[in-house]
Amino acid sequence: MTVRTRFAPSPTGFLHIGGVRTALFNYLFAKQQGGRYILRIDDTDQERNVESALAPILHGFRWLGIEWNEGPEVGGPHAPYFQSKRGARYQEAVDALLASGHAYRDYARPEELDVERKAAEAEKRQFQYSRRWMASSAEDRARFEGEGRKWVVRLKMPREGKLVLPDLVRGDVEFQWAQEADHVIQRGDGSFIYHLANVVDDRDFEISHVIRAEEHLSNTPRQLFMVQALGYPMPKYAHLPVVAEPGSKRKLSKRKLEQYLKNPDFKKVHDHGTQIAQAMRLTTAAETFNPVIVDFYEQVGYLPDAIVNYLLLLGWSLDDKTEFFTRDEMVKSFSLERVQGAPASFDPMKLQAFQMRYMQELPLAEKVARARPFVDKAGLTVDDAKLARVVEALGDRIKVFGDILIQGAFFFGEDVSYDEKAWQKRVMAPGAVDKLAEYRGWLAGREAFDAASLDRDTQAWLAERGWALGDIVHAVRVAATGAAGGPGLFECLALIGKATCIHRLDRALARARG
RNA sequence: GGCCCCAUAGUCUAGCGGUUAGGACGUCGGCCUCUCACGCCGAAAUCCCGGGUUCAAUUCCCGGUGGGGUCACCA
Repeated sequence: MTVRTRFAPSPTGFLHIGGVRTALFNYLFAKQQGGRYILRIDDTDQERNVESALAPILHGFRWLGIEWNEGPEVGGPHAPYFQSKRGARYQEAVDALLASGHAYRDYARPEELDVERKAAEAEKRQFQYSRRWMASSAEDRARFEGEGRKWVVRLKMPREGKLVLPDLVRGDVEFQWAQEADHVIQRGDGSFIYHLANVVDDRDFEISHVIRAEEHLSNTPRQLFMVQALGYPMPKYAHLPVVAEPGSKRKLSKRKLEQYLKNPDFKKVHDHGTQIAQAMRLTTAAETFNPVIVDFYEQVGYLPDAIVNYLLLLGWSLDDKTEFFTRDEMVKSFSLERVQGAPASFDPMKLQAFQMRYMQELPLAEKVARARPFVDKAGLTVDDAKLARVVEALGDRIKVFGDILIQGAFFFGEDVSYDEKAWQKRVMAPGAVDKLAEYRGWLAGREAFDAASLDRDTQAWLAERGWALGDIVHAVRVAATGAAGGPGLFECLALIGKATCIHRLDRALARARG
């Protein structure tokens, strides 16, 4: 049997980080088994804009390197891969279910159902539809329609016995059929409900393994009921733990940014990204710019490999020590048996740690190339040679590519903005301004402005006066870069260049002296 | 609330009857250093509770408690 897995996003316009984890597991499992991974679009409920709402999702997956073998844009033997275009197949299934008595036309009005539901609630018993408006014959239909009623199609669920669902992650899970409601599968307007579409598609696409998040576990009985009623082969199921909020076990949602920002780690990552976005004058609407959405990481300059590696470890592990995996290693070592059952909290700091590690392994030339777009988007004009030197000087300070604009801000442009705390501590320190002025004078008088000679000659100059490097270095740094930290001072001065250095020192002196 | 799932430090996890309970992120302390970052060294911190089973339970069973998912003419 060929393994075929699928991920089925709804075109919402955003690629959710939890969705990526689920997609990744599907992708890895299929690849490992020599199978195929399919992307199917669950757009039964979308009227329009599917194209534009889908584009960011496809883009996100491509950016992450999670490519699908069949689906939108790549096609495949079972096209179309859009639920909205498969209505005829769903209708056939509904007709079959109706014909075999596994489904019925129901003419109940919503209010009437509500009355039953409330009554059950009042009596503290489980609601079970009376099937009072179930049409069992042509006569029933005529009568109900005569009353001006409209129908929906409901599943006629068993009301006794149990279902044992063999789950690859959780083992056998038992459900009582009587607990299951007569779910609607076709709406009054003729459109189809997801569960029906899902079952038909999984069969049509020959899906062998349904790997999805736990939130779908309780949907499985009604889906299996349809699978059996329609005589479809039963796929294997694996219900993954949900990806949870930072510091909690609740399902991660993209609608709760405000709340997540109360988490210090999440806020840190978000604010850092915002700073970068602002340097590029990007809009940072919560809808699109949010660490729960993959697009955030692309815009800020994370590495896809770091994100994928991090996500791999959300709910899965190989052993007690291996944390870093190449794509090939992931494919080779992934297994559903080692998937965790409990929710896994999304930890943005750990993601960042992976990011840093992957960044460290990147050759300089590639770092430079990938930092380029950020510099351009910020509207800075920097030639390749200087950019390369800046990236090299910044070293590990560039944790995400966008950091070139934060950590390296003072390498570009004429003026800098001062870190007020550092300014007070370093420039306004007693005696610092006079020494700064003297050093400025000496600096202005020299020709050579490379880091090595600046370093050597400054030491000599200091020695003449009986000063130590510590007497001037901090004030000079703040005056020339505006920042409290950064690469070696002489490296900074050399990169900034003599003219700009002098200009900045003059400006700082003027500011310090009021 | 019903049904279902789950339970090792703040977080991700290893463990599958006997371990000083291992690793990673984070935290704290130190070293390196012109600063910051990196790096290095070290430290604190975990088996939800109660019953069984067993010579022996973090590990197996049951119960409780806690957390989560789900209960739509959303997907």
